[in-house]
Order: sequence, then C-alpha cells, then structure tokens
Amino acid sequence: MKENNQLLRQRRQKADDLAALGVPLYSNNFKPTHHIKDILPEDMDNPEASLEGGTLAIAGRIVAMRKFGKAAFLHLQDESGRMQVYVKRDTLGADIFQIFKKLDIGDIAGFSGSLFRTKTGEVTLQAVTLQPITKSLRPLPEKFHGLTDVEIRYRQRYVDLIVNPEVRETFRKRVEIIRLIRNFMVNRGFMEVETPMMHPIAGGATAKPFQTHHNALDMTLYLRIAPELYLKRLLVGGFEKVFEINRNFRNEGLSTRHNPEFTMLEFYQAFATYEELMDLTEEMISWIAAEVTGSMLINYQGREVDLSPPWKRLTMEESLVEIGGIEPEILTDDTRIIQFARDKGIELDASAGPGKARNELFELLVEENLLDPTFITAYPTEISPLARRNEKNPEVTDRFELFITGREIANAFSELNDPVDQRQRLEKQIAERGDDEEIFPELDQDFLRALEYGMPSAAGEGIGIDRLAMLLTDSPSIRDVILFPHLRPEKK
RNA sequence: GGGUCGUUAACUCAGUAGGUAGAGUAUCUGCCUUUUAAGCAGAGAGUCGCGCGUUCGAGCCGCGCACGACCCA
Repeated sequence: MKENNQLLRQRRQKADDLAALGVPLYSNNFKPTHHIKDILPEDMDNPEASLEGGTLAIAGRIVAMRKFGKAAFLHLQDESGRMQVYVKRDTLGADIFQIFKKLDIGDIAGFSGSLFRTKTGEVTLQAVTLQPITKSLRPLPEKFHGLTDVEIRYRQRYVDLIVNPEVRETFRKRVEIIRLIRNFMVNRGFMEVETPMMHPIAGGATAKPFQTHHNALDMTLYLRIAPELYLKRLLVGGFEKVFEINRNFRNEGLSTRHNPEFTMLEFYQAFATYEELMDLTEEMISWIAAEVTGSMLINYQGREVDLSPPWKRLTMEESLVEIGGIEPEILTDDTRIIQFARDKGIELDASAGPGKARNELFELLVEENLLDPTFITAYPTEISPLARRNEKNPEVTDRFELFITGREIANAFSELNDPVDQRQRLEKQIAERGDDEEIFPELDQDFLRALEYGMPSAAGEGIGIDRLAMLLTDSPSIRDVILFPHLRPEKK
C-alpha cells in the first residue's frame, strides 16, 4: 500500500482541521451509558415496541454515513451491534455541527440524545451532542463488497473484525466453545493446570519441535509439541483428574487444517479407561454443539452432520474392511498387508511393520470418508508408543481417535503405565527415527523415573480446539478460527 | 517441496488483437434537514506485485523472484 496517497493526506488534513477548531482528536472522557444491543428493541420489526426513554449516550465506530446539507444519518458500531444516529444542525447547534462535518467513516465517536423512529421505522438516536473520541487516519474498505482479500483479512485482522460481522461472530463462538469445555471439565471434577510450554526434551507426540535457547542456562529448549508427559507426571503426583487448554507448537507445513501453533484440550483421568472417555467425548461435543449452534444437527460446508449420540464405533480393522474395501485375508496377513500398502503407493521403510501399513492405509482409504462422528479403536501398538496394550491382543492398543467430516478431532487412550514396557517402546522409537534427530531428540529419563514411582491406571485424551471450532462455525480453513494465523512476513 | 490459479486506484473488480489504464464504491467540491448500497452535478486519485527479457511499443508475451489461495506430498 502506498503510504502517501491522496486519501491518507485528506484524512490527516481533516485531523488538522479539527485540531485547529480546538477539538481533541483522541479524547478519553466520553462515557457511554449503554451498549447498542441493550437499547435496540428485541423485536426490531415490531413498530409498537417501546423505546428506551431519556437521554442515552453511545460510543463506537462510524461505519456508514449519509450526509445531507445540514443533517446526516450515520451508523455507529460498538462491540454489541450497530445502530443509526441522526444528526442535524438545528439540534446540535452550528458549532458542534461544524465538528461533525469533519468526522469520517472509521472515526470513533460518542453521541448522546434520545431515541426515535424514522419514517421507515428504524430505531435511531437523535443526537443532541457528540464528541470525537478517535480520529481514523486510514480509510475502511467499501461498504458493499467489504473486505474479501484473504491476505489482508489475515494480516490486518483488526480491519476484518471491523467490517465483517460474521468474523466477529466466529471468534465469539470460539471463545464460547472454550468456555463451555472448561465448564464441562470443571463440573466433572477436573482440575485445570498449567504445565511448561518450554521443554528440555520435546516429547508426547511425533512431530518436529521449534527450538529456542535459554541464555542464562545456556541450553536448548523446545516449544512443546504436547503436554502429555507433564500431565502424566501429575497423575503420578496424585492428582486424579487434570486438564489443560493451551497451545502446542509443531514445526511443520501449513494447510487449511494445520497452523504451527494450535490449541489443544488435553486431559487425564485416573482409574478410567478409553471406553469411558468415548462416552465423555460424545457427551461433551454434542452438548457444546447444541449450546453454540442451537442444535446437534449442524451444517458443515453444505453437508449435514448429526452429532447426536451415540456415535459409530469401529475398530481400525473393521473400518479398513467396511470402508476401505480391503479383503480380510489380506488385512490379517502381516506380509501381504505391507505389500498391499506399497502397491497403493505408500512408502514404507524397512523397519515399518504391519501396524504402520494398516495405519497408512487407514489414512489413505478411510479417514476422509468418516463424515459423521466415528470413533476408530484398536490402533496398532506399533504406532501408539504411549498407549496401553489391549489385554486380549497386545498388537493393538486401547486407543481411539474421533473423526468428524473426515478430520481427526480427538485422540485418546488408556495410558501405558508399565515403566519397563514404556522404556522399551520409547527406545524403539528413537532407534527407528533414522537420520531425523529433530524428532525424539532423546529419551525423557525423568518421565520414565516418574512412571517407576507408579502412575495409577488412567485414560487420557487430546481434543483439537481449532478443528472443533472450524466444525461448529462452519469454517473451511483453520485460519478462519485463529485470530492471527501464521503468514510469511509482509514485504516492504 | 511439487502443481494450478491469482496479484490493476483505498476497497470490489473489468481490461478487447501488444498501441496513451477503466467501472462501481470510497474520497474531494457544489446543491440537498427522515436517509439507509440516499440523490443530482462535477473533480481528483495508478510504480498494473518486483526484476530481467522479446518488441518500434508490454497490464497483456517469455524467464526468474516475492506474497497469497487451493490441491498434492
């Protein structure tokens, strides 16, 4: 954007004109008495609805203006809504009207007066006085098409929020979702905790971490990729129900479903199993959907999704047969399934076993077809290093992932609390990481030591808040539910 | 990382065949005291993302780069 264009010069000139009239451009003594939403009648279309009486003061941003010679209508927008204000010279007096004439769309101002209805029935504030609060030096996007350039919308979210009411609504819903989750967890006796964001060892997930450096200690630290290993330490410590809602950081690519920093709910419950968490998850998400959208039947990108419990439950093997269309005799043959995966174009290195092959096939053939909420259970032990083995079949774990609209929303399992098994599995993971030392930089010895003190049986779960917010706000991209999504730096 | 598409006025977008760059909104000036995409008359506003090349001549053609979107990995 050119920083010295005509429009910017004109705005600065008007600011100078106001200052020359002795009007403060950035006053801080205007006190609104009402929010707009509180004085607009609930039933806007009912011409009989009674109006708030007396003198009212409202403050907000001027977002539209229709000027006549000696009068004008404008729309004022505060956090709660938007309403029309009518100003005319006879009411304001010539001096104040002179000030009004220097106001622009985009300026923040306070108006006081009383309510009336216009000829067309719109509830309007007839201004008796006004006061400039903040002079805006940049023009807002035009009123009709608004701002649609996604790059500007993300880089200058403040402008997006000013001009696109649905964006404000989306973020209100996101905040509401998080508030409801917190209530739900607290009501069930979970304790909200905060664990480190900077880890000496990045563990608890398979992902590349961001690195940083602590100067005084002269040591490498990693932004956490998951809080899991710290929350489990708290189970060792004796807290039985803990949760954390906070950011995780993963140093990987960006997409409509991935942002380098994203928000997770992660929680752990002692003496519970993954099956109990399936019930809890169903209950929580369907309840939140009903609270936020008014229904358990929601619309996502033109498709109806029914979140009413109970939700479908399939083992990974069942899903590969029923949805992936794989012959059962191939699926259960460890050699043939690896070959089958390779034939499908999946790259598997020599150390990859049948569990890895099944999981890759699941991601390729099944995942995107899980549109209605579906729990997939019995994940291969091979790809679930922190999950408890199933007692009847140790090749799979007591784990589930939840998929809605083809996307992973939650991941949970009965926790592995056998320190010997845990040590072996983590060592195996490090041995198999190949040359990529960014993943699993080293073994978290303190976590293993904690397990040796004894962690109660427990189940734990992570729920991706951003993806849940996408689902419940009908947003196609994760960037639409993150206020300031990551972008490359703006060029100069 | 690969592919496709995009980048023109503050915003939303046109731009024919390669021949002096357009519209609407916004802005400015004049008229206008119940409008609501107010109206009428007039005006100003551009490094056509950046660079190199082809050409007498490039917004348009070629190559490279930047940023973004979507798809793939």
